[in-house]
Amino acid sequence: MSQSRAYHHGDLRRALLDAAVEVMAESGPAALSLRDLARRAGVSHAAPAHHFGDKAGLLTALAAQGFELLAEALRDAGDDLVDTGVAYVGFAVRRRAHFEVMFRPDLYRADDPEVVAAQARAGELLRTGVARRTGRGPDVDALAAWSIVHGFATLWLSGALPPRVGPDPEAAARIVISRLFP
Amino acid sequence: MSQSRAYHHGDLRRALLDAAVEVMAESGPAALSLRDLARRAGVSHAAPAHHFGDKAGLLTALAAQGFELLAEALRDAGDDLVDTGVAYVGFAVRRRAHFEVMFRPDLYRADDPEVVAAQARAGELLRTGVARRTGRGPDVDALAAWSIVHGFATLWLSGALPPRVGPDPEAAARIVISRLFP
DNA sequence: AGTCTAACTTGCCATTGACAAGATAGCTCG
DNA sequence: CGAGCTATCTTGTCAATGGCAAGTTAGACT
Repeated sequence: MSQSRAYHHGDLRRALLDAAVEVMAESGPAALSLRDLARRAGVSHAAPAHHFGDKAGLLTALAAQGFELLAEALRDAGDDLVDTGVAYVGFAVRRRAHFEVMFRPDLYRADDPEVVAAQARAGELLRTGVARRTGRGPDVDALAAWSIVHGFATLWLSGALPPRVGPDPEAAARIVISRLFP
Repeated sequence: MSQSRAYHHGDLRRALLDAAVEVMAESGPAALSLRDLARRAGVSHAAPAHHFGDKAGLLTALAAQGFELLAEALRDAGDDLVDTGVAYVGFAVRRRAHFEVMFRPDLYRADDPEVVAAQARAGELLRTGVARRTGRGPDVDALAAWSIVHGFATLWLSGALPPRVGPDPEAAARIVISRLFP
């Protein structure tokens, strides 16, 4: 039932977002082309523009979706601070495409209402996760926690970490985070 | 003496790299165009190809230069571990263009000999900085230290940090790093 | 002076993002 | 039932880009 209708793809918007994630997951954000996405979805080269306006529009939608998924992942991680940090790293690795767009605001419209809202939700979960532990200034703890998990995730994704770290990013992350919150 | 010679720019290679840094510093790596760089240098649109082969070649040279500059910055930071971390963040902020390319290996040829060598030099400095402190497994300490400074720097550059953190990234970084190595 | 080579140019092509104008489908409402 | 309305998609076009090929020039070295 893929090409049943010449017009009206059915769910082009979702199909384009999914294709974008697939492309970026294997070739990085730089390899993204609206025309390629259109080809993959079997529509004309100008179809994406209708749903997203332009390339930045598509990436804006993808970033918003990403922050939603991150919030969800953090919620599912439970109450433990270390578990939350591990979940952050797990999200970055598993949803690599989303993660890479989310923290590259030059690629999309970071002031988009949907993005801002989802971003706030995820940020809140991160902060409350840390607030339960604290010790020193909770601000410092939160910032340190966010920095260490974000840094680990970013370094992992960029391939900069030495092989010695091992093949399992979440296991390694757990050890590193425990170093910050013994 | 800028346009004294129609041919033989004099130092086109350096001029192109400098222009690339300038463009990326204000508009991000996505806005980089070889033809624009050529225009800024006053040469034809194909001149850059002679020096760098292609766009990835130019970014490879820029990444290698970046790792050299990072090594230099870490060396200048002295022996203290926290100072080294602050210097890392300072480098990311001050040499934003270099930093952003360095950790995006999909943009350049990460297996380039010059890059690998410079990368090794900088990594060595980072590791010895941590080794002087240690306590637990030095591997874990090093990884945690790198993660926290890299994460802070990345978050700062992406504009994701709340305004409350203040205007001075290095001051804020010092507090955060001290949280890891009290 | 003659030759050789590195540095640059001109010209070209496929691809891309963006825009404009048109076509179609399916819904709504009389 | 059918006439119009609107969201959805298409075709056509343009300027800009990266990359390649083939020339041209400067200047170094005999």
